[in-house]
Amino acid sequence: MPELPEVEVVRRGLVEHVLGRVVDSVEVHHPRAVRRHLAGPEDLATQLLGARLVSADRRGKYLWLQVDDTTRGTRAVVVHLGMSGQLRVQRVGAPDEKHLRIRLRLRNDAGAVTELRFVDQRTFGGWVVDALELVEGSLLPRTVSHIARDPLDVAFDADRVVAAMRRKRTEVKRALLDQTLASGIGNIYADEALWRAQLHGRRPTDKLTRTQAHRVLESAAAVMTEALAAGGTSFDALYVNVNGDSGYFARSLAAYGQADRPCSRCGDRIIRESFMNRSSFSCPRCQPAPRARKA
DNA sequence: CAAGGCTCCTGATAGC
DNA sequence: TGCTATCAGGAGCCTT
Repeated sequence: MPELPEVEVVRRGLVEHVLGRVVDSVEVHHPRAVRRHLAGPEDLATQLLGARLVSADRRGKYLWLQVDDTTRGTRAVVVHLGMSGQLRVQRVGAPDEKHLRIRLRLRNDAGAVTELRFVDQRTFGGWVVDALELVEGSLLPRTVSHIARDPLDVAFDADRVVAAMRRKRTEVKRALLDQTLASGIGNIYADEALWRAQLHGRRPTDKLTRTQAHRVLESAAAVMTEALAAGGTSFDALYVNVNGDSGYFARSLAAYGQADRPCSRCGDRIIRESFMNRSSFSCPRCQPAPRARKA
């Protein structure tokens, strides 16, 4: 499941392998991959053809390539990997992947052509071409304008996020997953952050102390920074890699997916609980559940 | 308006 | 063996 660190690894790969190239062709192989581009696949293709990829940016789990051409101005192609999306840089003629959804042919100034492919088994991901607009000092595609800064953003304002979190009447895990509060955190890093901060995900946010709220956000930033350090070192040149399995740092997870294994802090047994139609993992001793649950 | 639930999708795996 | 049920989950959209 690509969360912030995995998406950042992809962004860095794009900087290295595709920036500066010009779009030669666009093929959309599955309509769901462009369902958020309301003007349709042909329009998406038209908007990209002939344009040069000039930068690769990210906020939370969203990533975008800014495209520029002298006659039509500046836009961005926004990519969300969803659950299973991958971006791959491939040579022309490499066999199509089973779940190939979009193919771009990209030409550099020397005339060499490579392909950028979007491969996405579960089709939760997708592309949109969007205008850019200024939101609180950042140039963002319209699709991303409602997404909050992520904890690794230099302008992330922890005090403000803590205040907003404590004003809400919700549970802390829900708040961590709310991309309009702080972005980039998904189910895996939410559980890891809660484990580090020694908080149960069902704790009500309006009852957290400022210190507790700060601690869980700092923990999220720390665990994502560590994951990025581990994942960012091992991607293949042919592969603007991400596979959502977080393979290279999965072994360092303390809570997520660790049901029945001992907590590395206290030795108690990690438990799995159902939450929002998915799973939460926590240590029952380090992260005691709140006793009363009020609506 | 805020909060919470539903739904999209495919493949792996468990269970009978 | 082969079928069906369950699970994985990001985020837009709908309901309350």
